[in-house]
This record gives sequence, structure tokens and C-alpha cells, in this order.
Amino acid sequence: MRARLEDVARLANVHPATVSRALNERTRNLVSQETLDRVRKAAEELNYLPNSVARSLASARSYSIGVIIGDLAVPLFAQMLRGIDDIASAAGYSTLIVDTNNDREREITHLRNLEARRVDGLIVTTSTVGDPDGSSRFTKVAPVVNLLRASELASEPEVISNDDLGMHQIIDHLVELGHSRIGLIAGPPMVSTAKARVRGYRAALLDHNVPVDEDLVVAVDHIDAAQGRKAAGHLIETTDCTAIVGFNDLVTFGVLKELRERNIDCPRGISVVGYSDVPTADLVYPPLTTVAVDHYAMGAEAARMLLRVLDEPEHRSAPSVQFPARLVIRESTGPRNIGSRPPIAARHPSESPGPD
Amino acid sequence: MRARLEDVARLANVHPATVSRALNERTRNLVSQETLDRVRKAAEELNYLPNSVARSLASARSYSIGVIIGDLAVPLFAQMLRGIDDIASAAGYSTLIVDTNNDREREITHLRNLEARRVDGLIVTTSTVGDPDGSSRFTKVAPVVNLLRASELASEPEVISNDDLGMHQIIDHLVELGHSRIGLIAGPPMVSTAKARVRGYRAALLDHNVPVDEDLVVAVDHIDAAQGRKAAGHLIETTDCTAIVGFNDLVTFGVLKELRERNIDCPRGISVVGYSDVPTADLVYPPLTTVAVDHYAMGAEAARMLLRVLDEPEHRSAPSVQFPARLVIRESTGPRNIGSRPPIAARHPSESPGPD
DNA sequence: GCATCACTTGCAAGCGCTCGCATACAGAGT
DNA sequence: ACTCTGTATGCGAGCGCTTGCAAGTGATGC
Repeated sequence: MRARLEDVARLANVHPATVSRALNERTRNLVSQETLDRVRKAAEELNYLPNSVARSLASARSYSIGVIIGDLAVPLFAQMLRGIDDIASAAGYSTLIVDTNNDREREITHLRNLEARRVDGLIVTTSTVGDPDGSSRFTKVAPVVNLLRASELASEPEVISNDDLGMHQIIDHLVELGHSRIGLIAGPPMVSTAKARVRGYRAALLDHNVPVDEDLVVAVDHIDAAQGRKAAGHLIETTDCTAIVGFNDLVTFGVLKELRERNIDCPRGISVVGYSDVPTADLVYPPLTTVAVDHYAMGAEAARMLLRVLDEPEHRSAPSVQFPARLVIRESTGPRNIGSRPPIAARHPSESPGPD
Repeated sequence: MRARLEDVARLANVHPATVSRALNERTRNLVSQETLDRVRKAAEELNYLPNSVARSLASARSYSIGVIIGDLAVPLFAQMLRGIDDIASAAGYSTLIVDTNNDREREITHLRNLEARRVDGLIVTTSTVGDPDGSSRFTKVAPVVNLLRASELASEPEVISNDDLGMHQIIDHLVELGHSRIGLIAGPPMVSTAKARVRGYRAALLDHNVPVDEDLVVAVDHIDAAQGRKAAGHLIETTDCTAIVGFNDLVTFGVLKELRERNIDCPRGISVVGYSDVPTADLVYPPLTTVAVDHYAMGAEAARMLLRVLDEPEHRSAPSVQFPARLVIRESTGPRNIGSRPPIAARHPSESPGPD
């Protein structure tokens, strides 16, 4: 039914091996221009499509890379995947996307599957660090590149964003606006980016000679809006913060919601900053000041790194690439309100402004 | 290096074929309990992991299904994929996710790739209909199930949401609140769900004896917030609508933004309804009234359907499953304002309410 | 004029598994 | 005792491709 190499060979009047060489980029130079043309014509005529399964088995390479994602619903991953796929497919690789849903069980199943499918490499973005078995469970499947995930021992190549820089920009901005009591909603302690951002937060405050108050830092154990709300409530009730920085935009949306619920105007009562610049960040109200990172580029870079590793297996340099972060100032941040802390937000135009 | 079937066979002192049978669910009943135990022990001892590539080649089935997505960044797809993957992987299939980015070129490349990898089936969610070649380009790769995508000729099984029902609920709700001038921002004409929703909109209005005014229907050609804004602006300027229904939540976020920009209060000035109930729908302001669809369940159902087709290839019934839609009423809809149309929203508590 | 070389192509042995067929063997039926 | 059935295993031919090696060809150099 489907044309095989042999069929093409017969039509082109050459040996199957020659067809294989002709159709394969890497070995094309071994065949003469004349036969190459003939083979090509035959292949086209028969509408020949190589069977990658057979090719993989014979060549002991699957020409596929696995991409492990913790939560596909986070929009930045779509960007990343685009970057990865563009580079990978240009090099003849296809990507096997795996969404672990941040579930240990699922990760194991999927990982076994990727191993069974003999992926040539792995891009890992699940950011949990300090696992019992570290990242060895990935490494023993295939060469890995960490993406958005700082490995503690830096034995593998990684591409991460410069969270330190991002945090510094946030704090610079906030301090400039007069804030000194800046709350931080940190991510889960096991998440590598969470650690980096807390570090950046502290360093930036110190740079500005603003004392670091541990009460102003509250960690969520799950990255979602509900936790963001809760944390914001805690911060508002127990501290005198005039600004809140969220671990990422999703968490920060929760902060915005909590402020609204409590009738605290943003930014006039409390300024709010997110992280990631998801597409909806400028659609919420007020449009969110946040830190933008080029996730597409990061994905592409990770793919390039992995391809490089696959090409020269013994080039164990384990480079670490950091991508710059860029503060996007929108409307959720403003000057610190001098005087009593939280102005009350207006509910409706018809209601009288001010406290009700 | 890695254990093969033969290694396990040698250790268990049986023929490789027996190991194959023992390790394969479907043929397990052909081997005696005794040898089964022996084989299992040997496999475990050698940490044997079957090579799916070889298995695929030999069995002429890849045990993988391709899922074609138009835009992975749309959050509902993550849900869907979860549903698909849960069912598929339970049946021993893995999913090959492909994001075409709504790009024809990319789709072709990826489709060829899926064909080369010999996927056993396809779940197609890219909703463009009326293609030059219809859906035949999919069908000739593998059996397909359409998801969220009504095929015009219904030759393939499909699982879709009941857009008619959804639209009826929206219109019921809006009419009940006193609205009769209801603007609709329709999706691109080639998108199957867009057509279905316009149909539902018309039918629902007729049911309420509300005249259908074609001026109130404006189509966007790209599904994003920017287009939503533009369309909303158009509707506001050229019609006397008191409510706007968006094609989906993303488009509707644009509507919300435009209203804010124009200082029109929502819902007091104009009521707004979305579609899809994305996770952020209740985080924006005002929390969006929208139609929820169980995308996880739809994904799961599509996977089940596909598996059924793969199991009994000649069972050409082409069933069409419709999933119910459920209106989620939040705060972006309210009673029609009697009197002059758009009340002006308050900007800041300190500013005087009313027009500025 | 012959060894040398580069360039093409053919040959065939796999890659690790599945599956139809043959075989062996135990127990049942007559 | 003999055939008959059913169950459990062995056997080996592939699945469609890649790749190291051999072999053939004509051109080149001395």
C-alpha cells in the first residue's frame, strides 16, 4: 500500500541503500547528482514518505526530544514550546510534549514512556529542586537541558531567566516610587525560580539600604490565584506594606482580586507587581506591572543547546545561559500614598467616593 | 547496554517469543503462570524496558495518537489534553501533541511528521472548516476524531460542545435582565464553532421574539483581545447595544478593556458575556459571566471514541457527541440601564464621579 | 602501463520486536 | 492403546530502514 524504500529503488533502478543515502541529508554527498535526481523523481512519483519508526530502529536514534512540562495551562509554556519546536523541527527532530500536571506519579509514567520511545534528549522544565533522586531520573533516560530550572549542582546545561535582575528592576521601580515596605509573595520553597527571586528581592533591598523584614515575605505552597489571594490577605492584615510583589502573574491576579474584595485601590492604596508578563497581564484591571521574559527565545536556546549536546556527545561543558528580564511598567504601580495606608476603591460611579 | 527481549529470555530460560507474549497484556493468557512469573522476575532483575520503536515496527502499530491544536496558548486546550492523555495512556497509547500556531505551513509539516511516525489515529481540534481539501488531509494519515470542530459532512466522529444551548442560555439571561439590543462579536467565519454560535444567537433571539439586527453582529478575523477591543468599539459607536457577547473569553477580555478605556461601566453601562470560562475569567474585573464547558471531559470522550475506532476499524458509525454548556453568572452582566445608555465609570475614588 | 585514489554503488547483516505456524506434551474419550 | 483436543512453547521470517564493507569504475600520477 504505502511505498517503501525498496519500491523507490526499483523504480529508480538502484539499490535500496542508494535510495536511503540519497534521501538522507547527511549521506547525500555520497551519491552522484544523476542518481540523486533519478531517486528524487521516483520518490516523488510514488509519494514516498520515510517510515521514521524503521529509521529509528535501524539508526538507533529516534530523532525526537522529550519536553517535560509541569503545567501546560501556564501560558508561557506555549511560547516556550514554540521556540523549542521551531529549532528542533528545523533540525529534523520532533518534540514529544509531556504534561506532568505537577504530579509525581504522572511524571514517572511519562518518563518511562519517553524512555521506551528512546527519545534522544530531554528538556526539563519542572522546577522542583531538591528531589530525593535529584535530576538523575532524567539524566539516565537521555541527555538533558534544564529550562527555567536551575539545577543545584550545575552538572547539566541550563537556560534560565535572570531573576536577580528582574527582582532588582522591580525593587528599583518601587523604591523610586517611595515604597519601602514591600511585601513579597514567594513561590513554593522547592521551586528553583522561587528561591532565586527571594534572593534577588533581598539583595535589591539591601542595595537600596532598605531593611529586609522577614514578615514581609510569605511563601505559597501552590502557584495559583487562590493562594495569591490568601497570601495577600495575610500581608495586608499583618503588615504595613504599601506594595506587593507576586511570585508570578497568576498569583498576582489573586492579589488584585483580594484588594478589590477588600476595597483597597490599586495602585493608590497598594501597588502590585507580577512576574512573567502573561498575555492577559495588560487585560486585567489595573493593567499589571510585571517582568517580561522572552520565553520563546529561551525555548529556542534550550533546543539549540540540546542539539549541540546530541551532536557532540563528549562536549561536557554544561553551559548556563541567563536571559535578561525586563520590567514592564503598567498601571498597577504608583507612588506611595503619604498618610494613612489604604484608600478605599470606588465601587460604582453612582456611589459616593471615599470610605463607605 | 540496555537489556533486550533476548536477554530476558536467556535469563528466564525461555524463547524470546515467549517473553514477548508474557509481557504483552493481550497475549499473556497464552503463557503458563509458572513461566509468566519466571519471565517477570527476569525482566525486573534486568530492569527491562521494551523498545517501543521495535515493537511499533514489528506490529505495524505505533501506539501513539496525534493531537492537532491550533493554538496551545489557549488555556482550554491544556484541559483537553489532560483528558485525552488520561484515557489514551491508560490504554497504552501516548499522545503526540502538535501546535500548528494556526499556520497552514506548520500544519503541513507537522502532519507529514505524524504520518512518518505512523500515528494510529488523530484528534483534530483546528477548527477551520471549508478548507480547499476539507479534512481529507487528516483522514488519509489515520482515522480521525474531530474535537471542538464540527465537520460539515459528518463523515467522521466528532465531539463538540452544544453551542446552541450555550447561546440560548446567554440570551435567556440577558433578555431576562431586560436587554434586547445585544451585540455579538462572532468568531472568524471559517471557524466551525463561530458559525454554530451565531446560529444559536439568532435562534435564541427569535425564541424571545427579539428582532435580529445584523448590524449587531460583527465578526473578527482573528481570535484575540485586540480584535475584541476593536469590535467592541465598533459596536458601541454604531449601535445602541446594551450588552455584548464575545466569541470567547479572550476576545471578551478585549471588550472589557475597551469599555474601561471609554469609561463605560460594566455591567451598569453595558453587560458583557464571554464563552469558555477560562481560569482567569473570574479574576478580571468585573468577574466575567461566561459559558463553561467541560473541556477535560470532552478530551477524554474524544480519546475514547478514537480508541473505539482503532479497536473495531469497520465500525463506521461516525457518532457525534454533544457536550452541554452551562452559563456561569458572575458580575459582568446586570439589568439593562433604563434611560441614557452608558453610565461613566469612576476612575479613582478621589475623582468626582460622573463624566469628566 | 600499472599502482593508486576518489567516487559510486551494491551487498547483506542487523536494529529489537511480533506473530503465524509447527511442535510437543498432557489428559480425555472410546 | 490410539486418536483427538487443547494448551504451552519454540521457531523463524519478517517489519522498513541504516551502515560498514566490498567491489567496481574511471581518472591520476609516475
